[in-house]
Amino acid sequence: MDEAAHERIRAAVAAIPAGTTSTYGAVAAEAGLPGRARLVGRVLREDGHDLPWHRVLRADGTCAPHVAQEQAARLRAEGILVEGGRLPKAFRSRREP
DNA sequence: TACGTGACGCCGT
DNA sequence: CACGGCGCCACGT
Repeated sequence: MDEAAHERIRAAVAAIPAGTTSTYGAVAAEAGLPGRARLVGRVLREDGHDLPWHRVLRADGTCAPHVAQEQAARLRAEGILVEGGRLPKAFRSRREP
């Protein structure tokens, strides 16, 4: 099993600074698994309960379909504005201007 | 063992 | 800008 990969993915997600966001693909790359965005989604589904999974969005800035509602609420709680289930371009890049 | 599915991503139309 | 198709890999049947 890719337990090591899971560990890295969890670490990458945990490393996302509060008030910023990242993407599945970025997290995968960060974990040394480029192209394994789907794996990131799987890991978050299985072991993401203790992680800031709400800071992980799709590459286009939209929220994950299954949890969009709660994710948007949590992001707003972090000070991130979400509109129409989508993240404004200004915030798209998990980096501050 | 093979097939279908999915917290995704990129390219073409 | 919206929609559809293909690629990717781990997992359940």
